[in-house]
Amino acid sequence: MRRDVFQAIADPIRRDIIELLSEEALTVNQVAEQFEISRPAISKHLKILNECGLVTFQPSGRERLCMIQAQELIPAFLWIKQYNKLWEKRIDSFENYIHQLQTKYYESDDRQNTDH
Amino acid sequence: MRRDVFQAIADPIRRDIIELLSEEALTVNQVAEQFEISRPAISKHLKILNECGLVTFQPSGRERLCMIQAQELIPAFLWIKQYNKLWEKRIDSFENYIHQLQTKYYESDDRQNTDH
DNA sequence: TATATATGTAACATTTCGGTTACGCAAATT
DNA sequence: AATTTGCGTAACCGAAATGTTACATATATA
Repeated sequence: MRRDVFQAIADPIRRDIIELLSEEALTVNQVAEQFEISRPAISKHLKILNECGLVTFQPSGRERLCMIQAQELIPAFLWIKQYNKLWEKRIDSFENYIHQLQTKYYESDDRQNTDH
Repeated sequence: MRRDVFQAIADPIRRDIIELLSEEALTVNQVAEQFEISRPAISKHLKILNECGLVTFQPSGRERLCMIQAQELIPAFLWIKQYNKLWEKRIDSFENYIHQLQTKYYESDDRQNTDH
């Protein structure tokens, strides 16, 4: 099955794994320790991350060191980046908006914009 | 249900819808015409995009004009962007790599890096 | 007013996802 | 040699995703 980076980063646990591994390479168990779900579940997430190239493994004895391959994020980065022209149009100050995000980001709101 | 932008853009059809709407606002039917799947399926995709704020609707008579809200991509953009330090470390020429991507991007390869 | 059109949604089927437990096996340790 | 450890995977499960068809409804048109 051909995995896709967009699908890989859609899962919040996989994003957390990426964040962890961006700090340092870790063995599978070291990754699993950071989460509440079972080790096999983490193994599956790592497999998915590996299938789209975002994580590679360096076997060392019975352990496997998991390493992030951040360059695999570039296609997703570029896809999103092409829309910055659009969002910059509507936001007077981009820097200011980012600052707002950092504080208001997770508030709930009603996005629905229609009448019925 | 609280939708999340990462999950919204995980689906290739929804990414295509975003690309379409980034060119111009379209009615629901005009969007649906561009795809092989049924109109109700497109309606659902639009609903998901609306739930995370990426698309809003402007009703006009019995039609609804779908409009992209590109600024909702910013959180995803920033999340990915934080890893550019990592990927720039390993790529001598970033510009050159992008150029390679444009030609070699979709080739299949074997990502598996282990022995067993 | 009767009909056509644009659209949402319910009901349903199928597939995929994300988790679990149980187990197997190779490598390390005792 | 026996045991422990690290890890993959199979079998299974429930929930979520993604599509379909059928139908409801409001608006536009003849």
